[in-house]
Amino acid sequence: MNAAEAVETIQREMTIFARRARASAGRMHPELSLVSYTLLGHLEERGGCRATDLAAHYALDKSTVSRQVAALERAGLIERRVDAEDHRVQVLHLTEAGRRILAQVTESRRAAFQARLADWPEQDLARFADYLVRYNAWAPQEPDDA
Amino acid sequence: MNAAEAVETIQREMTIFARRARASAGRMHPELSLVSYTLLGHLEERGGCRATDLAAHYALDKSTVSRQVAALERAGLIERRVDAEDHRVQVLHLTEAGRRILAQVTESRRAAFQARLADWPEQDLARFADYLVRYNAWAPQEPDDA
DNA sequence: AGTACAAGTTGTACTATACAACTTGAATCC
DNA sequence: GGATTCAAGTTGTATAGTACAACTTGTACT
Repeated sequence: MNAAEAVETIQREMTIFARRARASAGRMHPELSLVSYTLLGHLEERGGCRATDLAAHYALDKSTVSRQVAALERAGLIERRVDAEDHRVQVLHLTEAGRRILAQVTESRRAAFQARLADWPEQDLARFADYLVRYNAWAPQEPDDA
Repeated sequence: MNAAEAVETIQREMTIFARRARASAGRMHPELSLVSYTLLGHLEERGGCRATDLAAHYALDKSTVSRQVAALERAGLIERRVDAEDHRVQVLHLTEAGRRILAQVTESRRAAFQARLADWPEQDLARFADYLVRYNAWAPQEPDDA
């Protein structure tokens, strides 16, 4: 396989994956869409942040985030605390339920990936992980995947 | 990096990619969504096929395919020919315009991937391509990406 | 002929998304 | 210190992609 062929294969396979991923994620975890999952995960990592930060970080419109956040709050997975310094700002925090659901979906996703990759040699796993990191790290200023 | 860490990294990076891909594809190629592109590509490869085949192959509902096909026909990119043998069946074919647009988007996508992977050593490209194929080939009967 | 199945279409609904207009609060600038 | 400008969020509106269910039409099998 020469370089041009490899690039073509990467392109094709990434496209296949991209096309499938969201729908599949929804089917696997009806309780938490891929977006919600990502946002919750971010909140967990950071221990709370603003809606605007989420929008910026994930290249989403603030209205989109606003609605996602509203849904997550309605579901009782996060709560908003108005910032004492700046009353425009709402700092978002996971609730206990949010933390629980997040952990549960994380675990179920982990298990699915684990199963899928179970019989890969460790060296291949390490290389694949490394390639993906390198691939995604490209040009963060202009995301143009797929 | 041990196996568990590698699996976790793969999971995280695939998720990031999945979340970004569609929107980015849309922004890059407003004239052809990722789905349309995929369907057109399939038609090109096979030299025409039925809507049902597309649905089965891409795990889409037949109604979804029906509307996609309708849109592509409206845009003049494909045409339907009722099968002489079985009048229920419509065999879909690319039109000249469809072939042109497809080639154009393919080229622009190819260039984007090319640029992104330009400074990867050939061996890494080959391995990455191989890993992706292996990853996507898993359990075609139950797609559960991301 | 009659029943069962297959291909496609259409009605309906939902999710994710963006853009634009708006509200509310903070900060800056004469 | 009031007026202007900017930032955070919300809401209205629109679009794409998707699924499921109900339906139509055509084929095949008994």
